[in-house]
Amino acid sequence: MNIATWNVNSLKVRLPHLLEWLGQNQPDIIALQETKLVDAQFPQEAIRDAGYNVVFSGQPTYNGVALLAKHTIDDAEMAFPDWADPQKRLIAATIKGIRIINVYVPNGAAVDSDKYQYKMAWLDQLHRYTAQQLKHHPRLIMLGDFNIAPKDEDVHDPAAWQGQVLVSPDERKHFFALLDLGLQDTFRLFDQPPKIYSWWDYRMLAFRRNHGLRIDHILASEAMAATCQHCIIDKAPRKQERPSDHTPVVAEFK
DNA sequence: ATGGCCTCGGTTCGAGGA
Repeated sequence: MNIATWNVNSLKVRLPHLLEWLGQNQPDIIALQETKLVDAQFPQEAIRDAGYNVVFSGQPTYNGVALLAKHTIDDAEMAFPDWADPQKRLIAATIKGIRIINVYVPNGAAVDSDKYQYKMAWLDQLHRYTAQQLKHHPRLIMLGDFNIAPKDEDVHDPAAWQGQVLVSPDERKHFFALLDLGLQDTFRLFDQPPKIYSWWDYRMLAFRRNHGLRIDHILASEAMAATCQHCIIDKAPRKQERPSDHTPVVAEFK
């Protein structure tokens, strides 16, 4: 079973890219972030025609998440159950007995900003929610755009980025607190080449120079990690015309 | 990384992303 995540940075613009990638890769499940569509404009038919069931939670202009699966999607939750968040950044559902939690963690703007405080509060809620979900769902996958590069090896130039948003110690503490609940970073379960990233700035020829960060992740509970066969980051879509600035991450499970 | 782009909404510029 292949499970993928991709921040598409506007599903309206990237629908052709998505359909092409689904056709070529046929993941069983894919989590999307930054759909940037209100629900009335979500391209349900095109996705169903591609062979996927879908649930989504969108808003005007910003954010928006969706879960696509070849199998039935049950017990969908469109937000944290007990914390009112005006931004659509979380969608969870059960697919083939696996609890799938798709997250679009806030960017945080800059470490001294209100948006950073919101990111910290959001990560607190995510920790709480994850602890509760793990009690009921030993088979659990949490994936998406975490907007956190966990370690310096996930950053093209750690010295230049030191202390900045996406790599700051407090953000990393939140990331490892999720792992401490019993989740594993599937990408790091395996030997990987150095300098593998999932996002590159549109500016400064960052992709060509491989000036990237690894901020999109697939985390697996112990029971799921034990069946994980590999985890790869697929750079191919980033080379296309009009690409998303993120690229898909895929993990295979037995 | 001095900055450099892309998307959206709504009118050709500001907000937000990362």
